[in-house]
Amino acid sequence: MANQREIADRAKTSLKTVSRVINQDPLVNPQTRARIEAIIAEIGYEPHQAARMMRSQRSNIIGFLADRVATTSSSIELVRGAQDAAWEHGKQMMLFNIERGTQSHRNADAQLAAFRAESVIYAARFHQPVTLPPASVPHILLNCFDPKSRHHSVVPDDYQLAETLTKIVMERGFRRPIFLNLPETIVAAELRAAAIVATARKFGVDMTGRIHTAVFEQRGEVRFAADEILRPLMAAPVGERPDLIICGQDVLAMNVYFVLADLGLSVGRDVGLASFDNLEPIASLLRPGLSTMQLPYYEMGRAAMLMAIEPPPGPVQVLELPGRFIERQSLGQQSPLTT
Amino acid sequence: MANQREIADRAKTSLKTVSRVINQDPLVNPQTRARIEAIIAEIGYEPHQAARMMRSQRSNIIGFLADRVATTSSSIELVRGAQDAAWEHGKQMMLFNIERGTQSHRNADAQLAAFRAESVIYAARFHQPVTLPPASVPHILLNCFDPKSRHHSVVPDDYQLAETLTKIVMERGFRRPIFLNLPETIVAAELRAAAIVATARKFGVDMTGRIHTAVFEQRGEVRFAADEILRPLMAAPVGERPDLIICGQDVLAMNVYFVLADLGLSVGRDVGLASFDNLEPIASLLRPGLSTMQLPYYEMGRAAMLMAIEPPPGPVQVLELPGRFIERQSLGQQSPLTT
DNA sequence: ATGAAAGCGCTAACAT
DNA sequence: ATGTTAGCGCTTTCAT
Repeated sequence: MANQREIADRAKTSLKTVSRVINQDPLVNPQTRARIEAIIAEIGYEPHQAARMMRSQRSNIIGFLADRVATTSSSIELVRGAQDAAWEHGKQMMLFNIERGTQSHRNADAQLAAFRAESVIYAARFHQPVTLPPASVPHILLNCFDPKSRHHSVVPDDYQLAETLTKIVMERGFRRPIFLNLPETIVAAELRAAAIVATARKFGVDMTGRIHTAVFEQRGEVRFAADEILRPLMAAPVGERPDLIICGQDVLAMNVYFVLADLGLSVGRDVGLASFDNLEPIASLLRPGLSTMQLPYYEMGRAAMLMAIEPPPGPVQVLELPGRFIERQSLGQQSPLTT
Repeated sequence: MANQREIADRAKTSLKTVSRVINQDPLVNPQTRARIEAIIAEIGYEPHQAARMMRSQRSNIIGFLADRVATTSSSIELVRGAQDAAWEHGKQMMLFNIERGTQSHRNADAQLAAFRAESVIYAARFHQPVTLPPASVPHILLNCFDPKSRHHSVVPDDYQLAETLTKIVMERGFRRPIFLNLPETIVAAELRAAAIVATARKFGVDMTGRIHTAVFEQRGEVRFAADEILRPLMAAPVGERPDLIICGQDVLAMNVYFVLADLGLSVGRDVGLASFDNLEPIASLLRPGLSTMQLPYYEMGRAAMLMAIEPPPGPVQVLELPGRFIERQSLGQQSPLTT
């Protein structure tokens, strides 16, 4: 590919004037500028990033370490949000799919160091505490946070998510909900449980004893306990058994659809169902479609990139972004199910 | 970060000797080498990629354009395979999530040009023909191919996939299968239909009239027709109705589980079900689990990266890789369902 | 086995 | 408004 020297020769001008045109320096004669721009367009010149990086001593590169993020379709929005924000600010984002602590992580770190990345975003799959190895470059934690507050972070506002959902179902008249929660090691689990308890209480509903951990992780394997939990509970008489099941994530909700079918119960008619994630294609493929709280992943990605480009001064920040309710049919169509 | 000059000064040697150590040139005195390596480890030096690129006039960068690939969890394996192969060969992979023809595509192309990428892999979501805009750098098509044979490509061997599956179900005694196919615009659809017809015929089964297009795309929206197709067919007497439903993709199969439940039929007992993709978490969350043909995405990603690093000489190649059968319970546990 | 010098393409700093 | 010079960190080339 051509270089600025060649463009300068063709335009009968100096190297520096070409550089000025390319870098949008206003101090250039409009005619000269037009001549140079025409040549650039003609030969399809692109400035050489490596040369820029060397001379200017700035890489303009932000790393993005996606810790298996892409294996869940909704959290890929984290990547999209960050990428869009990077381009809007003239930054180059270098994206890696890694697994924390493995060779893929070390390789990505080495490559980012070799390119002199100015900062790095680390994105996790679940809202959780994460301790990164010490690094020479600023790190922003995305969908996770540092327990020792050494890095800024961007997370979903899980309290707000659960509060919003609880308010909606309470207003629709559900009075005997149960909550099938994520493992307690995931921060989202306690935040949501607290929000559900507090919000339900305002409607005169006591959630004590109605919250069950239904997802377990053993040796990297995920196990759902929906079957054991629901079977006895749903055997109670219609007026006493749960009228609503709130699931900690959409894949658990999918499991619950099958468990309920086994019990001869119909989602949306015999019992309401709601969840967290809006994980496609599952959420809209289930019948009836799953009403769920969508996590604000795109906005979180954008926010993290802005923090990476210009880290806020002062104390370490934890930015919490709100999610929104996605309505499908799993809460029932018309009046509340409860009598 | 430090540079080779500083290392040379500290080691009381010349710049060039440091460079030799870093680039594994054998012509260095072992003691000098040890001294220099100790210093490198101590200060955590990483060679400056930009400087290397400039001087050597080689970027060592391969671009990877993932066209919404990450939005399906299984095809992220394409990325993993390519990334692993790149690192094994000392190449840097630059990964982008794009949508073909949009601003995201142009931005990624510009960034790759600015970094002087040596070749580019373009990965599509479905095995299909794709025409890329002309480019100055070699392109490898992944999970798609150029109808005018201008680029090498790597695709799944959809004929083999369908042949393998058909053989398995025939050997288990299924004799009245139907095939719910993908849209005819997707190449996989005709390859699989042809393989199913030819393989079933060897077992004395005529598939004429038993293949239905069940997935339609209108204005970017996907619509399944499983309900309209299955309702009349499954109403036939037990000995005449289909004993097996083969689905063109796992999400369609998921839809079929719900349609069958509506019809009062039980997967694995009343009718067998098999599919293509092995899309997690869907395939293993369905009850009973979905038996499906896994597409060879990881190997395809590796193969594409090898082609990108060293394009095969001679005519344009289309590399077809085989998939394998993943058994769960949707074909039934014991004897064939057919009597 | 080691070193000196040149230069990749660009922009910062300093003229004119 | 335009041009000249120097140098970013590295590897290539050519000496020793």
